[in-house]
Amino acid sequence: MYANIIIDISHEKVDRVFEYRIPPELEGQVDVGVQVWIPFGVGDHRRKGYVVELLPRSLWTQGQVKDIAGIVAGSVTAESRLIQLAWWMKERYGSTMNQALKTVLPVKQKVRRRENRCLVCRLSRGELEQASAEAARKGYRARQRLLDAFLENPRIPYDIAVHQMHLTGSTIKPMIEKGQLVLESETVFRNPRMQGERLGRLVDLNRDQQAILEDFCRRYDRGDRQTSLIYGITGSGKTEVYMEMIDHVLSAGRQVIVLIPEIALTYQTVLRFYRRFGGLVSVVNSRLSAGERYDQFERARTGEVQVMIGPRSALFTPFPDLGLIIIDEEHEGAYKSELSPRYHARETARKRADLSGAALVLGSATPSLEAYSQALEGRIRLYRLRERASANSRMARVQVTDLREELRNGNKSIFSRKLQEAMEEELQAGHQIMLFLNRRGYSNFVSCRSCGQAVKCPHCDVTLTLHRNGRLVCHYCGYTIPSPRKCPGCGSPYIAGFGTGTQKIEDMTRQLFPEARVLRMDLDTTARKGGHQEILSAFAEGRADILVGTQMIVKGHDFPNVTLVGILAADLSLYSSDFRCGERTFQLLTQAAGRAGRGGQPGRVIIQTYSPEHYAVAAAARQDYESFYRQEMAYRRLLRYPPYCQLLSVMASSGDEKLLDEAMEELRQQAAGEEEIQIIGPAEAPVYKVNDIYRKILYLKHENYDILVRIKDTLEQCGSRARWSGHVAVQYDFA
DNA sequence: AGCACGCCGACT
DNA sequence: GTCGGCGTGCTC
Repeated sequence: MYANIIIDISHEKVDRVFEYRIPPELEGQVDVGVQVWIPFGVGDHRRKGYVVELLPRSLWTQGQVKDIAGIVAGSVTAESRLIQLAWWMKERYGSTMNQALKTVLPVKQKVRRRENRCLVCRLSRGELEQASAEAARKGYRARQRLLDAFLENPRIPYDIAVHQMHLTGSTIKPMIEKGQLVLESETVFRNPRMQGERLGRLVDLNRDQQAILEDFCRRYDRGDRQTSLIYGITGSGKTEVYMEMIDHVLSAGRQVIVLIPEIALTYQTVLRFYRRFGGLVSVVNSRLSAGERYDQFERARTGEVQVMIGPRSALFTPFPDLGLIIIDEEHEGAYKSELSPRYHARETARKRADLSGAALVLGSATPSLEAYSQALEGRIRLYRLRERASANSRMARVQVTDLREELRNGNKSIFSRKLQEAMEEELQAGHQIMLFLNRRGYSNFVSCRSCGQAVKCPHCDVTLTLHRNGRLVCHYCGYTIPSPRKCPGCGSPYIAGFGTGTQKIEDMTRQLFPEARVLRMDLDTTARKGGHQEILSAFAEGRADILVGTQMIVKGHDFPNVTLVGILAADLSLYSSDFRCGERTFQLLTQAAGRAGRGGQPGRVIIQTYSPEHYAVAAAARQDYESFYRQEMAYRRLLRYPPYCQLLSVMASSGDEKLLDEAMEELRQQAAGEEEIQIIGPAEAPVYKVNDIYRKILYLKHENYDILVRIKDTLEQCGSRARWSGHVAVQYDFA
């Protein structure tokens, strides 16, 4: 037997594995994740390494491969478990081991940043000048560079010396030996940790919350590690339950990971955790640099931090004794990675929990069909929270208005009569309003009234969106031009914007209610760092009456003074080509509706739609998850979609349409050879051309996940041998 | 990271 | 010719 091993050196070379032979006396003891001693490099230096993969035969010619020297005693570290997890991800999602390792151990790449190493000059000014002159005379250019730099500043960070001044160890080391300089190093953490006292329980739990907590703790102490799902309506106080669960696990001496969708990771939420657990809590987000994130993970490894909160990548926090993983808003699409390995945090968390003997808790007001169906089957323990936690807050009243009828009655505005009236009333009463539209920009597209052509992006298969600054923007590739005055097709001057985006809503609102203070929140207004927080706190502090925005305004924010939520076009997400569009629409509408009436006053929600009869819209209006669940499951069963069937999407992309067609046909035929497989396509991707690259999709369905994985391997092999290999990129994604 | 190798200018 | 600094590439 042989093994692929990564070297545990503090350098960015983890992306390479080295093959070693497993000597007979170690056979059976070596497995993925085990830490071993290996001879490395010319001097056969003894180093620690992690076994990453077992191989039945050597991929190298005999004589090149060395033997593993031994097993590191007591070596079940956080890393070993993460490497085992990477192995599982590679198998489950079909990525390379390298990609999986980089996802799971991203920190290793920047390890050298851990130490702040500094070169300190030991020579006086006179000696320096003398040495520099001598180096110049002898033509020691590298040495001279360094000496001259010392004239300016006696301390030079090692990083700068190596990367900007292009010096290497072979210049620096002899100078240290001669006593001309010393290398100082100190370990520094970049962002100081939040200091704070850990407080006790902040609020008392109600009876339902208490019951869930007690059952969870009892099961936890028994060693029962079945997944739990907390299905609690918006505002029912799931977070309080999480905190007590965390407290229970912490007192058992184990650590906790809390996953939150990035968009919902607001200052409010984080502050609540800080108040409860003080400095034991750390937060990661995608804005942190790789080095900063490494620092956070290092604190977790040493036990300084015991609760990690963050988006899906926080799942790989190297806690030594992980006891609990919580996934809040479990249904969120953001838990699925878009990069290879295209893992789902829910499934990967279950595996990570299994490897560490930890519990997994999911929470949602609108559980994913995957989670809820498992709960009904009894494979997941189901907990319900049916009431809002604070006594004076009730669920909002939801009304649906039919935009087709409005049109028939001669109302061409974006606001239905009912919504307008409601807005007037609430503004009079001094309450706040949220208006939600899932499309940014001003107008959806600009088209010509003479020839009917819409202005399209020259690189992508989409129409350009008109923004208020008078420019047309492609939301796929960022291409932008000034809005033309004449139709590019026929030259007619009669061109105008159609459709509505958040910018236009903002303008229309201002026109209709000139005295109201309006704020807008979407990708364009929050691009700046901190823009997000600025807008939210302005609205929270009552410095605006109306907040207009895309879906980022509906996630997890608590504005007690909001009594009216207007959903301007519920249909926007309803008719996309994704089989989950019904589920997404229902979730979005429910979340948005949950924003109203969180304080004392009763809230109301007005949903505007062209399809009031659609079951996702109707169920959301009734706030009836169960009914939505039944109808959506029936639809999934009928069309053989997950969770009834497993789905593999194969997307090929190329700048050359002919080669793309050829590749797709070959892949389809290859897949068709398998028994009982259902193939859909090939069809053009929803947006066929992006950035001048054409994209086509093939869907493969099978009840058995393992068979799909096998087919994926076959297709991959077929792809690497094909004529179009290298010209057509193929991506595999398990839905 | 740490080491060897090969290139190139300086000095005997 | 030889010596030694310096940059590059490799480590199973």
